[in-house]
Amino acid sequence: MALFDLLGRHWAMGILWNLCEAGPLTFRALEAKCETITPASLNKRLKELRAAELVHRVEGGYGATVLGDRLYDHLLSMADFSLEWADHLSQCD
Amino acid sequence: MALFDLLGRHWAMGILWNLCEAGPLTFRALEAKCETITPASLNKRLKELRAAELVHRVEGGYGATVLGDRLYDHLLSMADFSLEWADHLSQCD
DNA sequence: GAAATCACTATAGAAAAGATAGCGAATGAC
DNA sequence: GTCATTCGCTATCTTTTCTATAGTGATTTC
Repeated sequence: MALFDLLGRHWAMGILWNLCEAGPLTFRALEAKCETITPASLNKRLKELRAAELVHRVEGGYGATVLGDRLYDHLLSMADFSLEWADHLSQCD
Repeated sequence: MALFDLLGRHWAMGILWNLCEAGPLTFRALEAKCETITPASLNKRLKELRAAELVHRVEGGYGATVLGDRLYDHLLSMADFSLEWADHLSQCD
């Protein structure tokens, strides 16, 4: 449940997603990727994700750890599911 | 991203988790399972999850839809990962 | 050495969540 | 029939979190 709690925080999954997808990103680049996030929130999430060893500082900004990458695999499979889900929803409306 | 947004809301994954694990539950039973949730939040999340067709009303309260169950599979595999993650964290500290 | 870019921090307002109490409807015992 | 219990919520108020916007000092660029 601790994992769900951490990932349930605003933009937590989005940050990990972007870091894994686009490789190491600077603070500013991440800020731009997560279009609606504010620097204060981004900084907070980064601190939490770093404390959780899912993200760490690398040359060129921030990057996912090995663990973060493994979690990303799960997010990927959830993203697959989300397409199916979107299909289903559009059929119902 | 819409899925991450929905599931990122407070207790959203926990609610789905409990519904899938414990079968149909009444509002009060769910409230008890999610120990720290308030009825106002629970009601809000339930409305969102129902709008997303992941949860629906059934005899005996609320239950997961077929789609919700499929999403639960992904949560399960994330829970597996979380054990690994917890191990890793405890080693570092 | 002035300008741009970096990673943030500060502050103020809006939105979400938490705590607690209570409502009307249905059920069941007496 | 009425009293108590359980049901699914709703209302109110406080606290926490997020957003918007501006700005800081440090480093790099020209």
